[in-house]
Formats: sequence, structure tokens, C-alpha cells
Amino acid sequence: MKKEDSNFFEKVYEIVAIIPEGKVATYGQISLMLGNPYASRAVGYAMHGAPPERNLPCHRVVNKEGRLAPGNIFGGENIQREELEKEGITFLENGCIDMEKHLWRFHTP
DNA sequence: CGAATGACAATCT
DNA sequence: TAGATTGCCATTC
Repeated sequence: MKKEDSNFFEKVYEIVAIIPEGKVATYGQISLMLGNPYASRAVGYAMHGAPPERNLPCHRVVNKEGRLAPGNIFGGENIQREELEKEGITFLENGCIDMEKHLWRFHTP
């Protein structure tokens, strides 16, 4: 795992790092920023190799459902809800993030 | 180089 | 609606 030079990972880290608090970005959104609208899987893989030194708010990166991966991620899906709640993100009764309100957008009103 | 994997997304049944 | 399948990308073996 010495290929941390991978521009792709760096790009993902950069984008994830610029996600404003209280907002969430989807893998597809990030992959689109990278220039590959279908690289959602690669983005997820980048997160998988995301070092904590980057302090990457992986919990702000969710799938299009507004929910993180189905299982244990950087510490636990419940952790994500905790962190996101602290960030100011609201959750729906179904346990998903209110994408309509917290989906990261460039042109914020 | 080829095959396999994966924290997704979209489609089909 | 929920579950299973396929497609795309990049990384790893």
C-alpha cells in the first residue's frame, strides 16, 4: 500500500476534505467530480484506504440512499449517525440522512 | 497482463 | 417493495 501517490485517492481525499460540515456527499457525486461518474466503487475503495491522518470525514460520504455502507466501516455505522448528528445533520425515521437538505451542493443559496 | 475484489449505482425480476 | 443481477471505475493479488 505504497501507492498513496495515486492521484485518484488524493483527489477523493481532497474532495471529501472540502465537504462543508452539515453536508453530505454521495459516492456518485464524488466520482462525478473526479471526472468519472461511474467510479463510485473506486471512490468507496479510496475511502476504504483512507488513512485517519487525513482526518477525512468519511461519515459525510454516503451512498445515494443517504446511508453509509451496510456494515462496519471506520468504526461502526452507528458512529456515523452520532458524528453526523453532531455536525448538525438530521436523520429520517428510516435512519437515512435527509439528502434533500444535507446533500452537498456547490451553489448553496 | 489477467483475474478478483469492493465502503456504489442503476436496472430487472 | 425487496432482493438479486449487471455495469463501471480503480486497486490489489
